[in-house]
Amino acid sequence: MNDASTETKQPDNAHEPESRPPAAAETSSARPMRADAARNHAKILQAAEEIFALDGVMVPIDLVAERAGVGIGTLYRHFPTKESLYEAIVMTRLSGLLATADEYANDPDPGAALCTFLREFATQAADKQDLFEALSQAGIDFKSRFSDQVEILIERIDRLRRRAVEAGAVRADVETTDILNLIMGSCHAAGHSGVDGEGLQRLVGIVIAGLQPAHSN
Amino acid sequence: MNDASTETKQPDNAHEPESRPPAAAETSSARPMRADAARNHAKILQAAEEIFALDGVMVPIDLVAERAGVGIGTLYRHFPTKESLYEAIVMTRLSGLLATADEYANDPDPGAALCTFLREFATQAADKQDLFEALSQAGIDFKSRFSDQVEILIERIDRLRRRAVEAGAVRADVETTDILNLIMGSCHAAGHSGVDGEGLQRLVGIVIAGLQPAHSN
DNA sequence: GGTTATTCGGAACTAGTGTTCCGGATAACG
DNA sequence: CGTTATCCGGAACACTAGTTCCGAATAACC
Repeated sequence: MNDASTETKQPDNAHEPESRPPAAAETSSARPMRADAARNHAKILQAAEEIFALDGVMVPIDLVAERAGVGIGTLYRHFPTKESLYEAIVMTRLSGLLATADEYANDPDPGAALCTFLREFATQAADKQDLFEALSQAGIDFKSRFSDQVEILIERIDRLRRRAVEAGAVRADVETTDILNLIMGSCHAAGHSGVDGEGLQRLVGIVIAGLQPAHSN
Repeated sequence: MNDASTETKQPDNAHEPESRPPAAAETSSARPMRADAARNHAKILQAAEEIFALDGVMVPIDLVAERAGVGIGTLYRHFPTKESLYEAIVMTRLSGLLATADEYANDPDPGAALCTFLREFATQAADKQDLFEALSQAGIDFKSRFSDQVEILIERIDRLRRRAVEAGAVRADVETTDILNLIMGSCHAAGHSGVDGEGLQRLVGIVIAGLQPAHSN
């Protein structure tokens, strides 16, 4: 892996051939975008999020522009490639996941904390599953491009896991990536077989049960 | 379009827009295909199976033809659409899965039988996961098209599960589809995060642990 | 060996989608 | 209000992948 210990928050990326969207929507330090540009940036982002969650990620990018009420040219001005649009949304969602993880970081009951977190993680991940799929199957190579965010997230989850292990609530011989794979896999399977939220929670419940240490002592 | 005007060959199967491959590869009773046709049919099937397992299912169909050593026209003669090629392979693999299920149907130890079956199921499913995905995400609507085969398979697995439940080796409050979803989800996750066979078995192990009845809780 | 129906092969066609380009519109600024 | 840099919009382009078509090749049959 790569050591991202120094840079945690604002990834300055100006070394890639494909460039980032010009600036953040409104929070710009140097030269803000024009008012309509900022507005459209936000509209595109929201439309994409909605339409991806609704119709999947294979939708032609034209529909995103249409739903946002802008032209295709405008969309490409803000996100020079479809992939970059994915990236932006994934970043948003990863942040949401990270916030959830932090929420339970210091819970007095580590076992319940991990359990509750995983359930909420599944709920959130179920909606955006299609995004991850689209990325990885488009050859975007998820882990290398979002390695910073993902590693941070994994580290937070690992902390939840370790605390739960220390509390004796979780087996010590499972890795964090195992847990992630199981949860993500459940989300995927649920999404592809028409399972509702309740069914998904049942799956997660089984996984959680499998994480508990054997009671034989 | 696909009418029999230019081709008055097989008037028997004309009830579906998508038609079955003209006849089985070699097992024909009335009028077999020409020798080279049968040979190519088999070659295409094998090439597709290999290339799908190797490069995923998004590979252009031309590569399948190339690998099989036949022209594109030949491929389309045997499988009038890409979807029909998928179908043929999925059918093959479903049969394999079914055979595996039957293998453990009457095992003296129902708990171990289910456990072993699930592990083997995962091993087999991991390779063909991409096929199922391609089908469902291409809108092929897996369960309706292969409903017969799938239902039989589910029923066999359900039998394994029920025997295991009766033997007290598995919780009674999980459904067969839950188990399937968990196993398939594990395969998916494993395939997408570079997990090897050993890692997959670890995931399956956790799932199996989650299926066991709670000891005290 | 000659005839014929069947199959082969790949060039050409079609459709859909990501991306570029540039004239026209408009916000920002004096 | 006029000027200008910036942005908008969608038509046009390019590329990919699935499918069709028909002359060439060849297995099957006499």
